[in-house]
Amino acid sequence: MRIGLKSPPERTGPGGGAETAVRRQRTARYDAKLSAVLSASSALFASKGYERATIRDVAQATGMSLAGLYYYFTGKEELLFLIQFRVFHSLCGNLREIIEKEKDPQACLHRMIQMHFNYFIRNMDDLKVCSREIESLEGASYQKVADRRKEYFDLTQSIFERISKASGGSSADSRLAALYLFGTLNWIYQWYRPGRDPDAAEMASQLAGVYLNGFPRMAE
Amino acid sequence: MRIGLKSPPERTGPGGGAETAVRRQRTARYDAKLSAVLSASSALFASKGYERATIRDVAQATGMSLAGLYYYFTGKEELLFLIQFRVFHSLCGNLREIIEKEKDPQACLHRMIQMHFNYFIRNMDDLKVCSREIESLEGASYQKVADRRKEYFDLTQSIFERISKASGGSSADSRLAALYLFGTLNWIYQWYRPGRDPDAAEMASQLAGVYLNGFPRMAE
DNA sequence: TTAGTTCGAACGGACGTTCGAACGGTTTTT
DNA sequence: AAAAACCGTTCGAACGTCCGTTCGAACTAA
Repeated sequence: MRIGLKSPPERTGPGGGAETAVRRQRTARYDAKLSAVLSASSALFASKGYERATIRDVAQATGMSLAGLYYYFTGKEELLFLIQFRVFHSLCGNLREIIEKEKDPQACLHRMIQMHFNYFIRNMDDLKVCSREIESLEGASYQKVADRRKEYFDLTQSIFERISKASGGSSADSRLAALYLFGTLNWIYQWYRPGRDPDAAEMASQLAGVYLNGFPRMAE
Repeated sequence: MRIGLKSPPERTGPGGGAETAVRRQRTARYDAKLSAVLSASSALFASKGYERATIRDVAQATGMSLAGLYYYFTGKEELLFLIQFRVFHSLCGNLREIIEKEKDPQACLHRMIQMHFNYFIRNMDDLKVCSREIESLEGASYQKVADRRKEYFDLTQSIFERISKASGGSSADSRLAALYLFGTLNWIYQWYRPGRDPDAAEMASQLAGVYLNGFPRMAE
């Protein structure tokens, strides 16, 4: 929305480090309230989009006053940054652990997909905000999230590379395959409805089936 | 952005029919200028997002005045509607023709994917706006686009159903497969860069390879 | 003249953010 | 024990800016 600063503040931005690190005390009270604010923001960004959702909406959703909110963050953009960064931080951690433990390449891909679906189902709002609002951040905060996203992507691509080597080193392009897979994963929020659609395990099996055997043998 | 109407207009909305149909004269001059406005809008929506892009941006890009623009559309939302509707109208037409002519199910999927990639490469801004701004329309205009989108989806799903039957009626879920494929197709705008990445034919072959044979045999 | 087209200027409202004051609990001083 | 000082927290009210849209007048080509 890019509007109205009473006087242009000389912030480094939400991802700039300094003021995000030096933040307020790490009391349990403070952390809990910030967490509640982020949770409400995530739900609002998911349902209305980042630009349409207003800080006034967040105030109403949390029961706090407009001005009172600013005690917990430096600006709207930081809310988006904190939501996105936390998601990719978790996803990278989970995926590293899977890659470390699962040595069979094909099973590894299956577990990666299943982990992602599980995380998605438990944090639908967060993942929707991560997929849909990729380009809503700018500058340093954008870069910090982009770096995490790249790490998640590289880890996934490495799985495809291992599959490729294990099955005789075909000419399959692991980068393209990973990009195709990410498209599918980042689009789920558009159509998935809990209850109507299969659960995480079933969805993961079907998708892994496509990538390992193709659609006609998807269910094998 | 949902703000500031001098006096709440009682429009039916961009997709409401009446005033979109009864529009101005169909002179070549008028059509050409509206087309130029839509083209500029599409580029702006693609690069800044629908909410962040302003009518003032469109005025600057087209060299027209702010007020002068409103001779060609009834409101910002109509710009988005016209862009999206036109895309899905074309895609549906193309896909119907392919399904009619190509009787081999697997080749049909390949041709569908190739058609989509070709259209994407020739209209990258439009397709980005269609993927990213799905939820930016409301009411009747949203519904009209959603109907077209559903038609495109149903046509695609029917291809998977034919593949499923042809290969012995496996238990593969054609709806899920189509949803997974759409995710990939709708995500390309996030990473595809002409010049760096393979051309449409190559991308289509690889993706069809995955869906027909799985990643390890992707390049066959 | 006439009808299609363009525009400068303004309206009314919504937005992100800030400011100074006040609150409430704890600690320090008297 | 009472008072004062302190500090993390909250808030009402406002600021300045930007937005989508409109109005009436002016232009232009036939």
